[in-house]
Amino acid sequence: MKPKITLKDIARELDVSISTVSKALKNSKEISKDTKDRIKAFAKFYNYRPNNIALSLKNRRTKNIGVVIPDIVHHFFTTVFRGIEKYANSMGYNVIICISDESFDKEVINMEMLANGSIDGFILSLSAETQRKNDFTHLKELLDQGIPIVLFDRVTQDVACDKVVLNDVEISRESVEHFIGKGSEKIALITTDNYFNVSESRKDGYLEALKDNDIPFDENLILTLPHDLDNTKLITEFFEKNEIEAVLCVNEIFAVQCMSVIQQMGFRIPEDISIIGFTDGILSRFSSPKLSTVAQHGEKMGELAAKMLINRMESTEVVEEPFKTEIINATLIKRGSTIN
Amino acid sequence: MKPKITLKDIARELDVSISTVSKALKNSKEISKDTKDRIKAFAKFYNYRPNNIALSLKNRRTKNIGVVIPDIVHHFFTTVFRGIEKYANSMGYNVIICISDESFDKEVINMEMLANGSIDGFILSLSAETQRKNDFTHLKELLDQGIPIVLFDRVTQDVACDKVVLNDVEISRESVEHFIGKGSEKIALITTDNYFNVSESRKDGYLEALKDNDIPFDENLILTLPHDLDNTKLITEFFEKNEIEAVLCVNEIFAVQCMSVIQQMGFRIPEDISIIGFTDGILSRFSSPKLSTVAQHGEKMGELAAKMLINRMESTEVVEEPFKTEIINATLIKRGSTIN
DNA sequence: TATTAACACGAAACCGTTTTCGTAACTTTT
DNA sequence: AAAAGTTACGAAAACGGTTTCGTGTTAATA
Repeated sequence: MKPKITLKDIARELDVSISTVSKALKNSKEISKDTKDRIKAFAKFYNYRPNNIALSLKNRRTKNIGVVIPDIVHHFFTTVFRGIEKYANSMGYNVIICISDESFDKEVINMEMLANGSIDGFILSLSAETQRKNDFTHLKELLDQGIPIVLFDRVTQDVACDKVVLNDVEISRESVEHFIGKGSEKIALITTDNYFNVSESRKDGYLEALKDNDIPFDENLILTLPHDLDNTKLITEFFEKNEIEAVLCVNEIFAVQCMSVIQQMGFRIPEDISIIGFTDGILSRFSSPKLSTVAQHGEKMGELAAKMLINRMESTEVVEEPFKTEIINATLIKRGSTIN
Repeated sequence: MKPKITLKDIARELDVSISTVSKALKNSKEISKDTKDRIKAFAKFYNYRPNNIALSLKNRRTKNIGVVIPDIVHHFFTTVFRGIEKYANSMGYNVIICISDESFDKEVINMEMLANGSIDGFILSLSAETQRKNDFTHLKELLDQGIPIVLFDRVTQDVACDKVVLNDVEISRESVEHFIGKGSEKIALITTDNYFNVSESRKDGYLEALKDNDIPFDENLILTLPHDLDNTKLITEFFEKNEIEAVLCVNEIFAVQCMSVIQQMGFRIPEDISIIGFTDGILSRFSSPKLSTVAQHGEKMGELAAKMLINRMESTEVVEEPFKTEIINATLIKRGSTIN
């Protein structure tokens, strides 16, 4: 057991002052070569490393960034997080992660805990409950205290900060138009009411595409599902009641559930019904047929979010740069569940 | 913009000493009720919160724990992490996460970065490369410095510390015996050489089951696949060459790939071939038929790991408790891919 | 009334760094 | 030989807290 060694320890052992040790280790030219060599050798031998906490206190920056996401067992968030971690790490930052679990209170508590010095900035995606309540005072207060925040994916207009979002409207439109281009007119949308803004945008894109192509909108072709339950029954009913040629699902779980149901009902994919999902996760890649899907490029998104945050944190400009909203372009990956 | 307020600020404004403020806020009875009230009111008004970094420095504990895992986009690790986060948070700890990306160097560098004061203890699962190299000096050094470590899932005998593992051997045996109980004798194992100890254990269980039931071991019935590629060709060949009644796969990706291939070849699941996978993830739940699988109870594992770590960190015993290895009992979830 | 106890607070040390500034001891210049 | 300039180092403050100990004032006791 050899406990951590401090500057003070070195100073005592070598009979010099703490400042001398500090300077020597930073190669200051105030210190003679002899003394420097002695100190460096000693430090190396005892594997001296400066204490991060002391440095944080002194420098008033922790080199930690806080990431708050609604859920970790979720492909999209997971990939975003990986992007954040990679970039942050490459810039010498550590990442403290908190899961809000879609709960407003947890989001608030976690952020307040971290905000008292533990981190220099936040990257977050709003919890479902926060979006429902439309209460962003916790974010505003942190921004007020000078703590930078970058919002991604589930964002809000109500807080002024940097953001990274997906072009949800456009990619939905593009997806629906892909269906239309292949001759489909009865196009369904399977969505959720869980995280509002992104599903809303996706619906908007769906509607736009219909409108632009003079296809009348049929309310019955929209199915709203609760999240993460077994929706077999609802989906079956939906397809029994309606004659459908193509389906856009706002996530990959709905998409594979849907595929499985309609295959069970005797339809062929994509000959009878085409499907496109969101999130190019493991489900999409290993379903049969393979699911055509909207790749959200989560890793890129995370990387960009981290880059924006670190830029702002390290910026020395006197006048702060205006807040930016960056848009990540999703891409439609055409696989076996659509006619291509 | 209202910047964070410190004890010093309060002291100055209220014309008392810093120590008085500190004591007042901690409700010390050294301070008169009057003064306490004044100080508390002021502190509340300005939303005073003690600075975590300063506390960490003073108390020489950060209330942060470091989690190092090989991969985050992986259902099992993700659930373990969720368990860690939940328990840690409930105990007032934050979690700093580092992804080793299966690389030895990253594992070492990340841990050293964190070890200089940023965290009080580690929870980690060894990277593939670390296991391959069999080099654990970084862990031993940290333990030497008095930093507690809890290893989970991918562990090693070579370091003396707390561990949490799955009963891989037993659950594999149980799975294979389930096949045998349903009349299968030609039982295949699809495995990986990527993370040694767990796949080795799973193979051991497989072998034990065969032996106990007097089924001769046929080397050809073991297929070793590289990770995460499209293994369709290898799997197809494997099933063409061998007559197989049941397959145990060491992860769910292999299992669904396998299912898809053999369905393509015209076999019925589970009538012709039964399948069991490892990891009760999203793939298993949404495949058709639904995959019978070994649930690893990752969340429980994470929670237990966190509990062991925090226990040790907070223990005030003079003589340290001996290291423990806890075993999580996996359970076989029987779904549509097996005859039940 | 003198002594002691209780009360209410402040000074200072400490956690581990960095950094500014001061200075003793030489060396160089005039 | 006196003045000025270097060199090589140490003291101390600062980051933001906690905590021990000392002390002046008032209240209780002898």
